Amino acid sequence: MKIEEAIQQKVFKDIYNKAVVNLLYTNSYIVSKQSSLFKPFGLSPEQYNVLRILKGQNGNPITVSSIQERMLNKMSNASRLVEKLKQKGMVVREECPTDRRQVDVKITEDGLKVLEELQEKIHILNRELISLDQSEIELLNNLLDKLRV
Amino acid sequence: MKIEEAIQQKVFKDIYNKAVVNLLYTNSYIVSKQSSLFKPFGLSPEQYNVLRILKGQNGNPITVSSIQERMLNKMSNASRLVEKLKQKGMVVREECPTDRRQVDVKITEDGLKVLEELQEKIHILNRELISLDQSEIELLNNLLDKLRV
DNA sequence: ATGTATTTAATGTATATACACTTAAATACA
DNA sequence: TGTATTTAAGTGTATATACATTAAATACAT
Repeated sequence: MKIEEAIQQKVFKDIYNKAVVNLLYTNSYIVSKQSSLFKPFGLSPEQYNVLRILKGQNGNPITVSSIQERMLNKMSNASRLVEKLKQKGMVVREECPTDRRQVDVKITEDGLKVLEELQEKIHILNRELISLDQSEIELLNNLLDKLRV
Repeated sequence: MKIEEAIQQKVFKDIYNKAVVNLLYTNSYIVSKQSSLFKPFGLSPEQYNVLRILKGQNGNPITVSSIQERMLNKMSNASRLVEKLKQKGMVVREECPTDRRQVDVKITEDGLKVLEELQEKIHILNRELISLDQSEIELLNNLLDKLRV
């Protein structure tokens, strides 16, 4: 759907402005569908993102600040997100033995189980979200990578 | 910058997943730079978005629900955003004469002045944010429009 | 004309984000 | 060694978002 229809705006100042608006609107489109998927599992998109980072560690612990660096939204509060996930039993947190300022975080079996249950649903959702063919997706990924300085 | 570097993730499940992550990350990149620009003016990106919609009315009032429909984030709470802008004197709100359930919202002179002060800065920021040439931007806009069902 | 359904905006509540600040620990270095 | 600086995580606070609910006005079927 053309962005002009989606937000009922006929003209844009220029194509730079239109691209920014288009990117922001597309984000909102993705996040709202992802939220609906995650909701029955008691997860927000950013909480899911933290879980996914932890799973990528293959059992190794990772510190809160490393989680923060890998997050999609660099401004989100990894400390509080980890706390929420801990309350749900999806992660454990323990003092790092080599540096007592740091906290090692690991995903639990329960956390892994939730990710497993979500896996196929996310796979399907991703395909629905990005209705482009393979070569178009590659083009999109390249444009996004180039766009950011 | 390649998304793999940006979030320190070497591999993605597939290109659909990579595209979703790339879009979410790009959004965060844009929003954080926009926030910094708006902050000295006491505006959040979504408040700015409401002001911009009101300006597009060229002096005609618009109801809260129409603002909501035109917002980039359809889930945001136009009612509360209008209230915030009213507190700052950037909009006025009055009962709609033909339907007393509705509320007519208009931008004030002060609101217009703030937009005017922001205009050139936003123009420059948009160019910085989207570091692509004309034909690439058109391609990006087309891909985003097609991507959303 | 009356009762029911729908629409509109506002509000309550839980959660998330942005960002400054605090605390504790580790490190640098005079 | 002792003091200063830096780093890591957590916390306080204001604001924003998501979503359900409420209250009032209007539409509409019977």
